Amino acid sequence: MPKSKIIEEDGCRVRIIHADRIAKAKKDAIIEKDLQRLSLAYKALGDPTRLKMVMAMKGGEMCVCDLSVFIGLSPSAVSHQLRHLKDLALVKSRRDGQVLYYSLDDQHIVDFLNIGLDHIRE
Amino acid sequence: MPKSKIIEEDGCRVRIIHADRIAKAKKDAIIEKDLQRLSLAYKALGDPTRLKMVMAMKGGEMCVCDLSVFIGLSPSAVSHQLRHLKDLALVKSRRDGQVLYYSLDDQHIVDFLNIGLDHIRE
DNA sequence: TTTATATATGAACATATGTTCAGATATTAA
DNA sequence: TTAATATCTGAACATATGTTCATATATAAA
Repeated sequence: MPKSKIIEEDGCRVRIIHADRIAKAKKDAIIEKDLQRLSLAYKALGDPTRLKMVMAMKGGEMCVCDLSVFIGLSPSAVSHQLRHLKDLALVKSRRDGQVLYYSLDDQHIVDFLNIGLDHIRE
Repeated sequence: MPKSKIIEEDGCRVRIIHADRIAKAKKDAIIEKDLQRLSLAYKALGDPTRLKMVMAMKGGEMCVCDLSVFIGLSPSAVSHQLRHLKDLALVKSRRDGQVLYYSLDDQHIVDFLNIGLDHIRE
């Protein structure tokens, strides 16, 4: 087992154990912007209300009113969450008269959800 | 376009537009317990600090100290987050003397991350 | 046993988040 | 135009969350 070593890092003294692993992690790391985008996408699905909405849309497009009844929340609350999902490009919308139909943005989102399901069912 | 209709739902009057879609969503919905577990897993990856840690562990196991230097946060903060990830079975740990090595719990987590990356890069 | 190292833990704090509420738009029908 | 419907929006509130700090534990070395 390697011994730790005190080195200078960003002007601070830091105890380093595996300099090689830290260097590798830094080299392989995705850029900060992608990390932020990705974490926002995960976070969006990390809320039970939004996840339930997105799961429902796997079966096809639904309007705000449908989702409101399905989830058991006010249309206002649902609308807020849909905007959140839309800002992150997880869902898209289509207007037909007064009704706005929401659906999953693309097949990637479906894979995203299915992998998740595989995980918890293992 | 179908007209909306007021019906009784759980003792409350609700405006229903697509009763068939709501019924389908209810029929296909996963059980509440799975929904909670899944949303917790997504939420765990929804924090930039934790996501960065997990991404780093794609390259192999790392100790708390390594992650602390890599992330630029105190070992205490890192330890808190690792416990969080471990509680959700996203990472596992192995002790060697004083050092605890953390790694991704299984291949599923790697797929989970890679699908996410595909999404933001589309 | 004593000391040092690596990590864990609990409480506290500031910030972020989700829902509600009141009111604003957009579209359709009268 | 007026009224009704479907959805959106911003502010406010209560709750949840992540980090810090001080301290505790576990292992190893002296």
